[in-house]
Amino acid sequence: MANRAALTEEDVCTRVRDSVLEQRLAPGTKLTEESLCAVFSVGRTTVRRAFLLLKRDNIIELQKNRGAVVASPSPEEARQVFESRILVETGLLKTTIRAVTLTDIERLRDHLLAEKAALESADIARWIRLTGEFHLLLAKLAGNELLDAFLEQLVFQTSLIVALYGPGETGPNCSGDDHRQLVDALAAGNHSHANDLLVQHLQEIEAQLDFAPQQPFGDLQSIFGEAKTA
Amino acid sequence: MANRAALTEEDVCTRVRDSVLEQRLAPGTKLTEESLCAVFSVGRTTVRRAFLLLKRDNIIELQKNRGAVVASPSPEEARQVFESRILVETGLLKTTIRAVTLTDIERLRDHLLAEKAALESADIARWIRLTGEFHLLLAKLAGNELLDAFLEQLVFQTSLIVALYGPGETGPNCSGDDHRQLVDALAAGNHSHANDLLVQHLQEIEAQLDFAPQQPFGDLQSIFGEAKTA
DNA sequence: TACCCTAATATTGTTGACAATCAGAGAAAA
DNA sequence: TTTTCTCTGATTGTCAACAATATTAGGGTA
Repeated sequence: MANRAALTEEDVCTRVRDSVLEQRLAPGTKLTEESLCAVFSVGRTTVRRAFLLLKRDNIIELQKNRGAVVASPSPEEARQVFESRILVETGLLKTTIRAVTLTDIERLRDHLLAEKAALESADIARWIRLTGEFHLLLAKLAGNELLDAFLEQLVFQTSLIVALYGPGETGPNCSGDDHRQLVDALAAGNHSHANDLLVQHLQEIEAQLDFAPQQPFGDLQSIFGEAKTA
Repeated sequence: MANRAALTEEDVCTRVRDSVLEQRLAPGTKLTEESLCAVFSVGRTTVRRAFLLLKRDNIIELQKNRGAVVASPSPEEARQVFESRILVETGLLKTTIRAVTLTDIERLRDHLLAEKAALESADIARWIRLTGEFHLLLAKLAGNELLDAFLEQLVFQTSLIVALYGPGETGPNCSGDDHRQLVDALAAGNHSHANDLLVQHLQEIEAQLDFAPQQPFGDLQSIFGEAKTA
């Protein structure tokens, strides 16, 4: 109700990104300018600018004169995302393990509690987002904003990839106990163990992907359209 | 003359980025919409969109109602850029050394010749750009477009950093023989040596920076304005 | 002379209308 | 019945005028 102040393009970006992170926006979904204008009560200029930024982050695809759709990363792109994540996150971990403080550990543990609470209260959307944000929180401890921003991009793309190729309804973006173990290793100052856990954790997620049967969401309509002939 | 086709915002971005890479656009330079419209013969809409993208890449800074200036990275940002570059470039090297082909080596050697030629013909701007592009060419061999794009950003920022804090007129972005040695190590398949050379090369550039005496370029006018009192 | 306040100018930000392009419906022909 | 063509509606792209804001120049006062 107090939303008098007009939203900026950054705000629109954040809202769209959050929806992607919570997997409430499926890959292939068409985003018309008009609909977003209505949803966020902003002008077309703002939406248009947001589109440009979202495209830069590989969250949407813009086709000339045909508008915006939520991106559908290819298997090759998925491979690159995980390769990049392993490189960046392990690189940041090396710094973090040297500089981490007790306060940081506490914050991470608080986050773990929030994850658990969301899962137990069956707030799946929130849980999915929190598991993604765990990695960002961890990364922030290394104090490199450039790598943080890059990793943020990668986490959003991971969400799209899992939505496309991930396991079914149970769809755990990050399986239960991995994060806790990682924090424990970090608290113990055991770098090589923490590193192994992190790599293993990411590789596990990647290994669970199934590229074979899925179709890009965007083609669903056309698939159904021809399905009635069979 | 055949430039009838209107330039897109990507084109404008590229042109501005190239100018930064060649250090023909100093940090702190004011970029008015109107002037860029005139230079590139495009509408304000296009320039404005280009600004948004350039801001995302940390190449310019946008201040509300005050327009765009070429970014002046702080010493802390410089530190983060080099930290990121070492992480990303060594990570990519690990992949490259496994997959590199003779054709790739040849392309790298061709590039080295081009660098040398530019230096000998005293085409400094071209030489500066080529030394930057060497790192991008090397990165492309690893076949990860996401990391490529990120590194591209970092290379542009490096150019700004060297312009601000780098050594004087001689200002070599990448000193003479380092690139050739790196290619030799790569051709020999000697990973640890290539890795050492790469890290050493980047650290050398960083070590040559001098943060103390420089002032942000943008303040030059005000500095001169008060200089006459002395 | 130095400082501050006010007015004029220039630059950026926003909105709306108009032009260009695309998707889908419907009709005509094979 | 199926295919193709055209036309209509809807969506995106572009531009120009207008509003808001910042910078600069000038005049007045201490």
